[in-house]
Amino acid sequence: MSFATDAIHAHCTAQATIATPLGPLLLARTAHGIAGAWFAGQKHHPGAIDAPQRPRDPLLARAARQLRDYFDTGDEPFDLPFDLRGTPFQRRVWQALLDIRAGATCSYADIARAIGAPQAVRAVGAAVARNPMSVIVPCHRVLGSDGSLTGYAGGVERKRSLLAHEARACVPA
Amino acid sequence: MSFATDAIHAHCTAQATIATPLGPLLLARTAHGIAGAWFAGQKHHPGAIDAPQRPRDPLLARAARQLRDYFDTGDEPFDLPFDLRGTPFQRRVWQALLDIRAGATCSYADIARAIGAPQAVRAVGAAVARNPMSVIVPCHRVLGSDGSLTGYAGGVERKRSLLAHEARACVPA
DNA sequence: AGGGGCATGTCCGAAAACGGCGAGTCGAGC
DNA sequence: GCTCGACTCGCCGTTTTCGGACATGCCCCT
Repeated sequence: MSFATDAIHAHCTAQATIATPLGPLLLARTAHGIAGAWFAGQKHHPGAIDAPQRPRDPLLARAARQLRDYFDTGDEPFDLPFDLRGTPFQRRVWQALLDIRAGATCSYADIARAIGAPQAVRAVGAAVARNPMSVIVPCHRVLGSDGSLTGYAGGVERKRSLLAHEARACVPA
Repeated sequence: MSFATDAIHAHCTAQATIATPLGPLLLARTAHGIAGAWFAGQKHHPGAIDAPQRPRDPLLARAARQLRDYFDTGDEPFDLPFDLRGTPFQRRVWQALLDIRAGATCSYADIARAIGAPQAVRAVGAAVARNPMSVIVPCHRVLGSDGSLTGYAGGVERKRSLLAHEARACVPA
């Protein structure tokens, strides 16, 4: 289990699994905000995942609602308090991911430039891979410079689905 | 900083420094019980230590009272909830230490036998050295097989003092 | 076009080093 | 003989260290 995942789990005050079109998603929160969202069976997973169930915790319920909206309409921006736990470098990367609008994509090099570490492209890849909040922190919008899907902790198939979903929703005209 | 000390500090809900005949002692507690007691300047120390002050927390105050009694009378057994954080092996060792009565001593090999790992003598030494609760968990009662003091995280001088104090108190007749 | 090298932060596994030991050996001194 | 020290070596959990491997992309060279 990774450092980040550990840190989250240690401070987690509530968690709940919800159902999505792409399979069960485990949500976790701390005292300060949403801290994690992992697909069942994805890489860097915090542990076992229960059967989907309506979250009892208010904040988790709110997140679940926004996720449902997202999977419905496709471009719903998330309005939630976050508690991103990781190294300073990782937080910079994850923060940068939040600036990619739905329907848009960018490259790992773009992110590296955005955080002022243009040479740390590869490190950015590693950090993106450890994104603790699938879907909500849109790491799926990061592609290789040549447009290839490269990878996704939840499986490339899910990445493709999310991008297709957003493309459909954001260019309806 | 060691693993155990880290784990304690992370879950610590209150702490307070008290004065003892052997110098300031930092007490720490978690939600489940007393978790640490370190002399100022000792090895494997969790961090900075404030000036002694009467503890506000009820449990810490209770511990402080029992410590005062101990330094007064010498053979006061401690009656407190503990929250010993460490590896399984370390906990076995520390638990075994609690069985040594005041005034008595034993060897590292004795402890090794007691926990059913007669060959892990040296590992026992390492575990004893990381005892998170000076005085309360009486690691000072463990000597070399030949009776030598060997070592003490708070300094051998303190070890000698504690043993002398207990010898005085327990064989008064 | 295609291949190799390099930059970069973090994690993970393996391996080595490190002790609050103790038993056994070997001489030196009495 | 016997004792006592100094030395060596095995013991084992924990900590530290180290070497790759990564969700990349650019440059340079054939």
